[in-house]
Amino acid sequence: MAALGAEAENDKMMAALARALVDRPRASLQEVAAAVGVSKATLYRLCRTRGQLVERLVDHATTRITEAIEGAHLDTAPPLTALERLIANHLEHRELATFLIHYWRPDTPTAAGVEAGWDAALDAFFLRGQQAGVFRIDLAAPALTEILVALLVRLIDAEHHGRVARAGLAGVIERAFLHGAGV
Amino acid sequence: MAALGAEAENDKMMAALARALVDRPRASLQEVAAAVGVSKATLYRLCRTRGQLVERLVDHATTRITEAIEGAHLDTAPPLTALERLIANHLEHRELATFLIHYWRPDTPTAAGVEAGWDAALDAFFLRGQQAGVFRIDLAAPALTEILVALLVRLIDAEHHGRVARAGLAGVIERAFLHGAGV
DNA sequence: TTTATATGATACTAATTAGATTCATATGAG
DNA sequence: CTCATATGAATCTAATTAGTATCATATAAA
Repeated sequence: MAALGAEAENDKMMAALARALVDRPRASLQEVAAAVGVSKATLYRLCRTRGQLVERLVDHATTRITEAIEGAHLDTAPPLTALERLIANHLEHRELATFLIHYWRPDTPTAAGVEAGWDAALDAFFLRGQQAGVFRIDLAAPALTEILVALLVRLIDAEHHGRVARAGLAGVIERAFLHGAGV
Repeated sequence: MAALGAEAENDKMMAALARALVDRPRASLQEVAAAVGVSKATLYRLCRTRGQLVERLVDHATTRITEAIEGAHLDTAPPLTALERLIANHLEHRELATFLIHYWRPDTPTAAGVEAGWDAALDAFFLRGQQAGVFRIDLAAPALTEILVALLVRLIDAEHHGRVARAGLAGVIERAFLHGAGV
């Protein structure tokens, strides 16, 4: 019927689970299963415990977001092109990106290393853009990261709740990030 | 000793509870109590059930945020002045603002009415600012609200985790909102 | 058709948590 | 000091939830 590849199907399930756990963090596993349209038993077969479920989602999201960052070529592409790709790539994995914001804990050395890698890539990118005269210099690079993440996460949520249209979402984020709301 | 007024002390407790419930939504009541430095029994005396606790926090946050919006004089003050006050007033109640973002459910007629009031006030404000030539017109008023909320919530969180300095937070938010990150 | 695989429904036990109570102690007002 | 009030510690039960297993059924491939 659906004829999705097994991997694509798994990605869909992961995205649905990520969304369910973000939307209602206190939902029971029974409710989580229902939210993604599957029985509690099937969810159990996928992951035996809630901890394993979260861990698996974090792992999955980590690799996807890492790919999203790498695919933006932050270190080589023209800054505005890289920014555009960065936004688009994250929107493509919006559920996972949002999930990471809520469940990420850099408590293991591995996780801390991954986070350091992301931060370094983004810091270097914004610094490069500042030196190229594309980004303003009176906001530190980490602050620029926070601003971009803020817009991504909140506007994804707004789209999810019907407060902004899905079409044009990337454009709104890009314009808001680059030019703000002032004239 | 501390000599805080009873109301100020209550506000501190409310803020701490709000933060605890946002930081770890799945914490048990025992853990929540510990996080705010009180025993489970005392928390129980304050609110007998988790539902009542959330309800009370939502109520408290609702009145404070309503005051914050009213105190900004969105309908009369010069737009940039009103914006500045709006940001400052929300930062003053950052824990409650963040709490509302996570726990707000406009499921009762009363709540829906409150939300409609907020939306109307902000929409009218941004519209007025657009007509006054202060805000850009190629982003709809609701999108401007989302952008401002995005920056508030995320940068409050960033400050809480030490990623941006508390001093100057309001300025970063205001600049990011008005002018964005581009030159 | 036959068979392997996946899923749902259901039931059950153990663990956790919520909700409620009691008692001891501390602290501050009179 | 004495009393009222607030808090903490500990305990208990009822409810919820997690984790596990079993069986029936559906689906798709051989």
